[in-house]
Amino acid sequence: PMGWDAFGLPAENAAMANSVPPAKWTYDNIAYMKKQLKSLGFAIDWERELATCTPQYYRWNQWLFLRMLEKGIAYKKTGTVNWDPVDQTVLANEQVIDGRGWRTGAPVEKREIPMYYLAITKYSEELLSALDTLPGWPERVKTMQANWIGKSFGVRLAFPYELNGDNGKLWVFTTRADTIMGVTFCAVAAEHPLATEAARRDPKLAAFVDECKRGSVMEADVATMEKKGMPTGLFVSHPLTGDKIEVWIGNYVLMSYGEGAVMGVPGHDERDFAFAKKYKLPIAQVIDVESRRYSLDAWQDWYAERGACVHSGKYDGLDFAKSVDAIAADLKAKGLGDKQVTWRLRDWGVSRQRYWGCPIPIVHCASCGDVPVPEDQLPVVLPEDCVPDGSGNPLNKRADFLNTSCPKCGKAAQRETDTMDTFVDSSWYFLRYACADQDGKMVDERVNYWLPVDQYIGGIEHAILHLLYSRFWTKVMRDFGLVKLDEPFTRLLTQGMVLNEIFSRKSDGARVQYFNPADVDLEFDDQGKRVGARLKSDGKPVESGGIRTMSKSKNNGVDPQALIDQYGADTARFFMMFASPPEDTLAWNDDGVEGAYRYLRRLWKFAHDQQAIIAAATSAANTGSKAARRELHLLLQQANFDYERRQFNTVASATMKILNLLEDNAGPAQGALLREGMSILLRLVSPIAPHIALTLWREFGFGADILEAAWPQVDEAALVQDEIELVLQVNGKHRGAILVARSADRAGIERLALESPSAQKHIAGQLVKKVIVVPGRLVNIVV
RNA sequence: GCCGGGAUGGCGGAACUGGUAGACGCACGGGACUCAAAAUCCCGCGCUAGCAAUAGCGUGCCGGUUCGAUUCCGGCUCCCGGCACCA
Repeated sequence: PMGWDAFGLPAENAAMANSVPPAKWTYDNIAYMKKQLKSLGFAIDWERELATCTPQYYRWNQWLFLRMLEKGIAYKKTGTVNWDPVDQTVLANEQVIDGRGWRTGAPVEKREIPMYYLAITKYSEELLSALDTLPGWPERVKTMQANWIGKSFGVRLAFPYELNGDNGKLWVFTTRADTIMGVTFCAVAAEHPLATEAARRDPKLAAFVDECKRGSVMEADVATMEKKGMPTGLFVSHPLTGDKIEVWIGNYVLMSYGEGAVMGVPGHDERDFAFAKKYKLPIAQVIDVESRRYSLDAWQDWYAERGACVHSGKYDGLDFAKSVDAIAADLKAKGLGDKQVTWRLRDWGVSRQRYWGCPIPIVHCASCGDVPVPEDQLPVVLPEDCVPDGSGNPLNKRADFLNTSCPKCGKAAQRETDTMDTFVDSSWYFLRYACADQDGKMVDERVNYWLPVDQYIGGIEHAILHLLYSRFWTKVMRDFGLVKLDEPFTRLLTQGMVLNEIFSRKSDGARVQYFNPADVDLEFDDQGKRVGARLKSDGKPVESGGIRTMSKSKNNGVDPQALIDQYGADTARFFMMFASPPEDTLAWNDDGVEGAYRYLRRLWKFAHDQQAIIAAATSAANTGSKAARRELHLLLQQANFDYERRQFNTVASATMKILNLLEDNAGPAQGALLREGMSILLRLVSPIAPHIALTLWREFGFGADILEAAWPQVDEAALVQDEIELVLQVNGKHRGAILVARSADRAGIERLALESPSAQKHIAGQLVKKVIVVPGRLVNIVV
C-alpha cells in the first residue's frame, strides 16, 4: 500500500531543453522515489522491498497481535456475523446488500462464531479527548469520530425478578433516568438469557426468537426494519415502585449494545411510543415541557425533550439534572443502580473468514488449546496459489496450511484459518515507511523523527473506521514503548469521492459483469440525448447502473495514466487540480482537460515569444503600467491566500488570469512587468505543473531549481491606488459605480454618490432616509 | 433510521469576515486566418422583454432578520458518504 503521489521531478529530458514544446512530459516515478528516499537518508533496494514487504508486514502484524494477546488488548470471544445458510459461509455486508451477482436475495441468518477482538474501547476516553489536540483535522471528521465514539452519561439500573425460585436482576442502561416512572414494559434481545428461558417454556416464543435470529446484523438494517415484539409472560419489578413490569422480546434490541435489554418508556421515546401503540401497551406522560398538552393520539417531537417530572411522586417538579441525581441516589441506596458513563464504540473484531489478509498466528491443539505461534516461527504466510471461489475461506481446504504441530506439546494441531481485517495493515503502514529496511524490529528510532505524518490525504469514506483504527493502533504501540507518538496524523485532508458511471451486463445466470467506462461507447440521438451504450470490444449494448463512487468491484475507476499518456503529466495534474476543490464530491468527466492542455501550451508559447524581451528587462525596473502591476499583485495575493486554505482550483484559475494579463501587456514596452509576472507565474504554477515550470525557470535563467526558489511575496506598495471605485446602490439594488479619491471622507463620498446621475435617476425626488457607506466597498442610498 | 456533508448558468465551479452573483475554464454560436481541415486568434454567451439603452426575475423549496442574504436564523425536499465483515 505505498500510495506515493505521482509528484515527480522531470527526468533529465533532452526534449525539455528544446524550445519546441514537447507533446508530453513524462517522468520516472520509481527512479524519482529512489532518488528522493536516498537524499532523505534511506537506502532502499526497491525490488527487494517489493518482494519482501508483505511477509515482513505480516511478521510484525502477527508479532504485535501476540503482544496484544499477552496484555489483554486482544482477546477472543463469540461475535455475531451475517451467515449465508445456502453456501454455509460468512457473508460480507456488501454481498448482503447488493449481492454483486452472488447472493442477491439470499436468506440471511445471524450466527455466533469465535472471533478475536482488539479492545479499542479501553482507549475511548483518549480517542475522544485527543480530538481537541488535532487542529489540522477537518471539523466534520472530528464530529463524526466524536459521535461514533459516542460518550453518554446515564444510569445503569436493575429490574429485580424471581425465576424458578432464584432471584435475578435485569440490567438496563438509560440516558433518560428522569423518565423511570414512565416505564411500562421492558424489552430484551432474542439472545438475552431471559428470552432463552421464555423460549424454553413456550414454542411460539421459541419460533419468534428464531425469527429474530434471522435477518441482518447491520446497524442500518436493524434501524429501518419493522419493530416486532412478543410478550414473554415473565415479569420483573420496577426498581423504585416495585410495580410488575412485563418483559418483551424485541427484534430491535441488540445483544451487542449495552446490556442487551432496554426499559420501555413509550411516553417519551419515539420508538417505544410506536411499539406501545402497535401492541396496545400503556403509555404514561411523566415529563412536562412548558405545560404543553400531551396527547396519546400521535407522537410529538417535544415528548422526547427534557423538562420537569410529573406523575412521578417525590420527583415531581424536578428538572432533568436534579431528577437524574435523585433517582440515581435512590437506586444506589437500594443496590439497584448507579450513574454510569457508556460508549457507543464497540471493540474491534479483527477476525475475517477470508483468504486475503494476514493470518492470525494461533495454533489450535487438542490438548493445549489455543497456542500462539512462537516468535521465531513468524511470519505465518498465506499459500500463494489459493483461488477464492466464493464459498467460504479456501484456507480451510488447504491441508498444507492447516496441518501443523503444536508449538507446546508437538502433537498434530491445526492452524487458525481466520485472517486479520485488512484495516490492521492500514493502521500502521505509514510508520513502516520511515524504517522499511529494518529487519530486526517492527519499527525503530527513525519513526520518532519522521512521524507524525505532517499531511495525510485520504477519501472522506475513511473518516471514521480507518482513521480511528490508526489512532488506536498508534496509541497501543506507544503504550508498548515502540513509538513516542500520541497521534499518527497532524494535518488531514479528506478528499471528496470521485464518481463515475457504472456499466454492466448480466452474463450467465445471476452473475453480473462490470465494464470500465473507458471501454464503452456512448450513443446519442440528433438532439444530443443519450440513447444507449455499447461495449467497444463486441459492439453489444451494456446497461447503465447510474453514477456512483469509483470502486474496484464496479469497475468504474479511471486510470490517470490514460490522461498522462495522451496529454502528459503536467496537463493531467493541472486539469485535476482545476476541476474542483479536493474536499468536494466530483462526477468524473474529462471534457475540460482540453482547456488545461491549451493553457499550458499557451504558457509555453507565450514565454518563448517574449523570451528576448524578458531577458533584456531588469527586475529592478518596475516601470511598467501601474494598473497592470497592481492587478498582478492582487492575483498573487489571491493565489497565496488560496494555497493557504488549500483551494487549488482557484490557484490554477489565478495562474490563468496572470497569463491573460501578461498577454494583454505583451511587447517591449512592458518588459519589466513581463519579467516580474513570468517569475511569479512560474513559481505559482510549479506545484501544479512542475515540469513545464521548472524547464521555463531554467531557460529564463531565474535559477537552477524552481523548488529552491523563494515563494513570491505580494508587494503591498503595488496594491495602493489613488482612486477607488465604489459600488453604488439605491435601496440595496446595484445602480452603477462612483470613482472617489483614496483620501475621500465620508461626507465627500455621500455627496458624490447623491450627485451621481444614476443615483439621481433612481432617487427620482423621493426622500433620502439614510446613506450607508462601507469604506472601500460601496455606498447604499436608502429612500 | 442515526451521524456527517451537499444543492449556484447547458457543464465543472467562483464570490475570502453579510456588500457588483456567475470569476476562471468547458461546451455552444458568430467571425478572422486557410484551397480545405486541424491548430491558433477575436467577439458573444443566466432567464424574460427590447434593435438598443435598459427594466424585471434569478443561488433546491417555504418563511424570518437586515439598508443589503448564495452567505445568518427557523422549517422542509432531494442527493452523496459512513453505519463496524468491501477496504
